[in-house]
Amino acid sequence: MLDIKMIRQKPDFVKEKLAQRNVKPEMIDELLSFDAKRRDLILESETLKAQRNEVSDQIGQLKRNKEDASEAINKMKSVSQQIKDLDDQLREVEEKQTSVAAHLPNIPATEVPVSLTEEGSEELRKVGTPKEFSFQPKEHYEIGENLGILNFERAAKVSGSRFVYYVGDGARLERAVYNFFLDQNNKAGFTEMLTPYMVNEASMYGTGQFPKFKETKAGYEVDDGELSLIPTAEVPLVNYYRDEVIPSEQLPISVTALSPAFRSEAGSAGKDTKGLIRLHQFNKVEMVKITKPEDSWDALEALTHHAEELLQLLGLSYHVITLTTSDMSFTAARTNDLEVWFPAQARYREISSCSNTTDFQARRAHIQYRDDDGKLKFVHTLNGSGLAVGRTVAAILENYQNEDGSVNIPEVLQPYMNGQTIIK
RNA sequence: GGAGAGUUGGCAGAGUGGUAAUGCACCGGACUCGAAAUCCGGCGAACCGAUUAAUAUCGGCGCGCAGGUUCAAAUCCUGUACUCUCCUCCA
Repeated sequence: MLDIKMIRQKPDFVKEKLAQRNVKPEMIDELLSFDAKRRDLILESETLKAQRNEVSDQIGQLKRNKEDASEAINKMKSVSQQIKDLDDQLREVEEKQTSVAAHLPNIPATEVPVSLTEEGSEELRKVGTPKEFSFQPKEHYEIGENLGILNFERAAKVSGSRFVYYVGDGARLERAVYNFFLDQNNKAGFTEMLTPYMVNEASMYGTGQFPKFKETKAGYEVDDGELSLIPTAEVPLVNYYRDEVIPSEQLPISVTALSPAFRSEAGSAGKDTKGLIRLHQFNKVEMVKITKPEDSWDALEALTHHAEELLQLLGLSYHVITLTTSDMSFTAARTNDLEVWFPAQARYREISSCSNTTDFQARRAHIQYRDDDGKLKFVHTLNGSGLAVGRTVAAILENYQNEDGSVNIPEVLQPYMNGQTIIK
């Protein structure tokens, strides 16, 4: 949520910045006109309320003295009716204003590449060199199916498309990967959590999924819409602190959690229909940081570098890009994506997304801290995958495949596989 | 799923229709070389609005949340969330 006072003060700035994210400037004008109307109504209503409070006090006095108060009471009847009418109007305007405001994305940070499409992202660095093969490398799902460690057909029978069974060494490899990630995150100072996988509407709103997520049916709802399956552990991790004032000495907070992520993938029909890349349910180790405003940009750097380290330890080559203004998620002010090399497709694919949402989520979720002057301020929240587990498994299968169809296990994962060095 | 009880300020805790007691904590002052204790005074989150360069002042709101009744609601009515206890069920 953007600060309405800031929008009021700098409407042109907001229009310009949000235009970079495909938001029509008329939306800001509309918002401001609701805001002006709302404040007019508040002023009118509150003037009458002050009057009512005063007269009610007098009525109380008269009643206590056993005197007649019917004149004042009658007068107040019409005033109360006016207040009720004004408050009805006010509620209506407020709803409209909130509805517009809830659809405005975060203001992109200044150094974010401006583009109305995903084209134009900036490559920050390239690490490692794409692996050369002396044979034609296979796609990860082909390797997995051949080895009998991934089964998409059975998953389609049991659930539908975009689901998978990991079998035997496949399941063990997945488990090795996320245990490795969690251990590394612990080492880096993240507190491990296990969270609810179903969350209420307020939580989905707090982290900025709702209302858009609901409107585009991007997720899954259960219990008649009371609860949503989490699309990422970012939701329960950030909302853990919702409606709270965090003691400033506890900042920065770093938490991490493994969870399944549930996504309907509405609108991505035909994309990545095979394999582990795009599923309705996948495992992800998520990292969340909560910082004071002045620390969040350094924290984004650190978060990105930590995610990179995971790939480096796994011996996977990747590059880091900064997403364009319109390619970022709704809540982000800046997003660094890590894309890992997939040899069969000979291209980089997203495996982690690290974002600074500044105070955007904190405003929605009311997460504050008290600064040195004792004033309440909104924290900054950051999130990053560390990492997407399924895609990591896919990357390992492709990058560590041998010509005979077997797959070497990356050295750092071998301890997690009882010393096993190869899947064949 | 069923029955009951509860939810008031940072904490404890009164308040059954007249506009949130009191205590602790906190802030300021007095006393003191200083502190503690004591005394005096203040302070009730957050939020919203008006005036303001700002500090600030005034007003609204505010008793889990949302509605309703009333001139007036912490108090009455309806719905709902959460916590606790019991029953049922379950891992």
